[in-house]
Amino acid sequence: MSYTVGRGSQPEESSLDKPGEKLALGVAARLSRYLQVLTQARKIGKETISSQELAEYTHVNSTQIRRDLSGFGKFGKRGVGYNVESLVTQIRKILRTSGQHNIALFGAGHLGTAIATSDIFGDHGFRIVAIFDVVDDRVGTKLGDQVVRHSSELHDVVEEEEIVVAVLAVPASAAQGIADSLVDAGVKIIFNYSDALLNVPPDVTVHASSPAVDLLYALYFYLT
Amino acid sequence: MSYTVGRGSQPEESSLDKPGEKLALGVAARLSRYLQVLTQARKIGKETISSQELAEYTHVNSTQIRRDLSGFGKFGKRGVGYNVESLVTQIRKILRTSGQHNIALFGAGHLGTAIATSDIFGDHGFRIVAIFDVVDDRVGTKLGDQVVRHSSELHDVVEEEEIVVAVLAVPASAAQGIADSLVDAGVKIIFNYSDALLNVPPDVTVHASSPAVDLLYALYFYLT
DNA sequence: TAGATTGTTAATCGATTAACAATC
DNA sequence: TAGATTGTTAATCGATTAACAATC
Repeated sequence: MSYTVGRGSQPEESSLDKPGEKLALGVAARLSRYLQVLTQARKIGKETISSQELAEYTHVNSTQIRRDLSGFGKFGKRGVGYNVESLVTQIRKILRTSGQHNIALFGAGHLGTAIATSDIFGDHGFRIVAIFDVVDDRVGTKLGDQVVRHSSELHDVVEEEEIVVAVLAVPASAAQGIADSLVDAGVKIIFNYSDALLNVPPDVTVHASSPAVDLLYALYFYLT
Repeated sequence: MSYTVGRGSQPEESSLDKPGEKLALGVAARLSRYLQVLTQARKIGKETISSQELAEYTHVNSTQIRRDLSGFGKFGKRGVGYNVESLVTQIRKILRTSGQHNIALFGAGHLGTAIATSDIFGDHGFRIVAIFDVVDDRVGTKLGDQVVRHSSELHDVVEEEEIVVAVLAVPASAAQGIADSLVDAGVKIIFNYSDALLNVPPDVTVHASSPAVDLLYALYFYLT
């Protein structure tokens, strides 16, 4: 697994060498998108991928993709495309998310179980290091490789495991209470799967996923 | 439930009257986003919302929000904000998704169960009219208000119920096969929760959801 | 009235796209 | 070599933002 690219020439042209620079919102979003497809492509053993193929899967224009990538280095081979494995490594480096990140999961119901037993998070370097629930029947049972703990342990575990990200797979009624505890314990990113509107301090980011809304968007372009 | 807005003046200023016009990708995406927050706000009984509040929840600039909305009419009240209920109605009209839409769900495992028993889709006018699985033990059991059917019934049901959208909550190994059947039956939008890369004809849209990738994106802005 | 928030303008910045030479 | 695809330019379009008058 090599971290070097190209022929080592003109290092001053690569933004990878300027760790102070922050990516524009759009670039970061698209790079994440590429990473998603590249990870899937790697799983099925694809070795190279062209900007055209990436465009089909990500719905991002192929010129835009080449432009985004060439800003950080010459990752592709003309006439061939991009090496999937090395592009994954490069984008992770650009997004500074090459390492492992510890996350906590809340809720061991159907959604929580689905999340814990899939490798959607694991594939991207996220490790679920704690699962919480308040229902007594669920506490103590095993989910994936973790034993479900009671929410009362939350504060200690977050500190011990240095957890920055929490995923909420709980009913809307329980969401705000848990969010408050999480903020209190020092969690900075909350991924909210409930349909509750969460109130958090400005230094905490809430990311709300809404499949139905994505669907409305897709449907609009089908209908017009 | 009234569909009229304002005082009925200057109808030529409203793009709602130009059904031939197609929204820009960005506008449609943001309107969907607003709809998500508005729907949540409505659930907790919020009657009005300001562009500033919407901005906090959607991470879209408040000026941008006012600009997006004012392009379609004068929906707000100065000094007060926007009426939540009527803004939901307006945006649905703009996105042409005011009605009910029938969708089919594939997979009655943990994820499928979570989807079928939540109201994430119902809240946005999507009605799950059929649930399929291949596992015999699951076929015939009830999930939400539907009985799980065997995938072999797929073709007939899609035609009968006029289904345009299918949600895939199945293992990656099964995804492509089901996608092929869906395309064959005439489904035009596939919402893919598996981590398989799906190959479909150009007139079919695949929407791949990836929470982990969204998380990488959020993490980048936390780390920098 | 006073305070708040919309609707709108103007100026800047980033995204998008077509086109094509470079080169694998 | 011939075909394919990258890296890059240039031109256009849409997004972003600050500022502020209009007005609820």
